[in-house]
Amino acid sequence: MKDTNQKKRANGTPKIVAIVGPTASDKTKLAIALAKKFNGELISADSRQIFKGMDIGTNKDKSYPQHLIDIVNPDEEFSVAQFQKMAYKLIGEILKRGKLPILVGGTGLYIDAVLYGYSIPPKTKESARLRQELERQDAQALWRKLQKLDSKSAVKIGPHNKRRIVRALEVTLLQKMPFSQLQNKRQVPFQALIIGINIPRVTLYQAIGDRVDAMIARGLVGETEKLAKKYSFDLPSMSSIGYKEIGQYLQKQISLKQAIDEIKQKTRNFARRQLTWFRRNKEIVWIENAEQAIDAVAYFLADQPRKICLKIYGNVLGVFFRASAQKLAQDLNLSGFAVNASDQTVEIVAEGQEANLNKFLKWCRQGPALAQVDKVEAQWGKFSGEFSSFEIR
RNA sequence: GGCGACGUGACCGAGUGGUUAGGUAGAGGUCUGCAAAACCUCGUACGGCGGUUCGAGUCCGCCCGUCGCCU
Repeated sequence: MKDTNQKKRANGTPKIVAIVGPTASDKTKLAIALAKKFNGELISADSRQIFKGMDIGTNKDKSYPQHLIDIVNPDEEFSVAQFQKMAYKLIGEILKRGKLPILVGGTGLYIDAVLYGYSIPPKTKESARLRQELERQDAQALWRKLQKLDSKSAVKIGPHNKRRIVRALEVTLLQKMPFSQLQNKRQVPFQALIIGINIPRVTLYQAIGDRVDAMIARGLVGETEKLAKKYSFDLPSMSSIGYKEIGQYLQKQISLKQAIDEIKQKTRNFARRQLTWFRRNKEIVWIENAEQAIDAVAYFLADQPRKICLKIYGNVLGVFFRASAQKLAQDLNLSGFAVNASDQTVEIVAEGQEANLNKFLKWCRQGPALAQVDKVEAQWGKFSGEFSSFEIR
C-alpha cells in the first residue's frame, strides 16, 4: 500500500496533507495517527509552539517528532514569512524522502501562507524605520492617509485597527502600489488535502476547560515562573494566552482562580476566531473522527475515482450552466449528469479522479460567464461507475 | 406579623417622565511579516396587574419575589 502510494506520488503533482481546527481539538493526535499510517512527517503550523521553553502553556506534544517546534527563543522575532520559507524547504525535503508532509496547526495565517503561496512584501531596514514612524501617529490620521492611497484597504480594515492600517500603509508607501493590489498568490508546487476537525461547540468548550486544568496540574505556574526570570511579559510570546494570566497571578494582581478562569475564557474566544478563519475556506474537508480522516487521506493519495454530488444555488438557470459544465466534465474525464432541479438550482453528479473533481467543483463555484453562483453544496461519496458519459438531463 | 430597601435583557450595571447607556459572556464576521494578535457587526430588557399622564423602566396603588431589620 505504502509503496504504490509513493510511486504515484513520485509521478504526478506532489501531495501534502494539512490538518486544521480550533485549539483543543486534538489536531496533533490525529496528525500523529495519520503520519504513522501514511508514512508522513509532521510540520507544526503553530505560532506559539515555535518558542523554546514554552511547552505546557502551548500544549506541545513531544511524543512524536514534529518540525518547526522549538525553533526560536521567546525574545526572538518571528514572522509568517519566515514560517512560510521554512515550511517550503521542509516540504521539499520530506517529499524527496518519499514521505508525506503533514502540516498541522491552528494558526490559520501560517497555513494559508504555505498552502496558497502568499507573496509577502519583505521586511527591510526602510520598512522597519517607516513602521516605527507610522506607529507614533494616531490611528485616525493614519487611516485618512490610507484612504487616499488605497481606499479599498481602508474600507476593509476600518479606522480603528491600527496594526493593520500601519502595515497597509507601510507596504503601500514602500512598494508604491496599493496594499490591496499586492496580495498575490503564487502557484504552489503541490496539491493539498485540507482536513478540518469538526467538534460541537459545547464539546470543544468543555475540552478547553479540561485542558487548562490539566496545564495547571502539569505545572504551568512553574513554567511561567521560570520563563519570567529571563523574559519580559511585554514580549509577544510571553503575552500568549496562559502565560499572561499566570504572570498577573505571579505579580499578585489576580488570584490563581481568576487567572485560570481568564485563561479558559480567552481560549474559548480564540477558538471561535480560529473557527471563523477556517470556515471561510471552502476547500476544507470537515471530518468528525479519525476514521473519516484516514478515509479522506487514503482516497486523496490513491487517486481513486470518487463521486461528488453538487447542488448549485444562485442565478444558474438559462445561463448555459449545464452545457458549460458538460464541456468541462468531458475535458476532465468525468462521468455523470447535470439537471435543472425544480427549486431553481442545478444538481450535478460527477465521478472521476479526485483532483479533477476538485477542479470541477472549483469551476462550479464560479459558473459560466452569465451565471451568478451564490452557494454550492457538495457531498463526496464512493465511486459507483454507473455512468458511461456526462450528460445533460 | 410590622417596618425598610430592592427587583432592568444570560450576567454585571447606569438611567427618576419623552432617542438604543455601557460592559461581559454569547453568536456572526474581517484577516497576506506581531495572528494565541488587532479589529468590525448583532442582541430592545426594565417582576405582575391596574391607575395617573398626550407619553412611565422612571410617579401612584395593590400583588408577587429577594434581602435586611424589628416583634
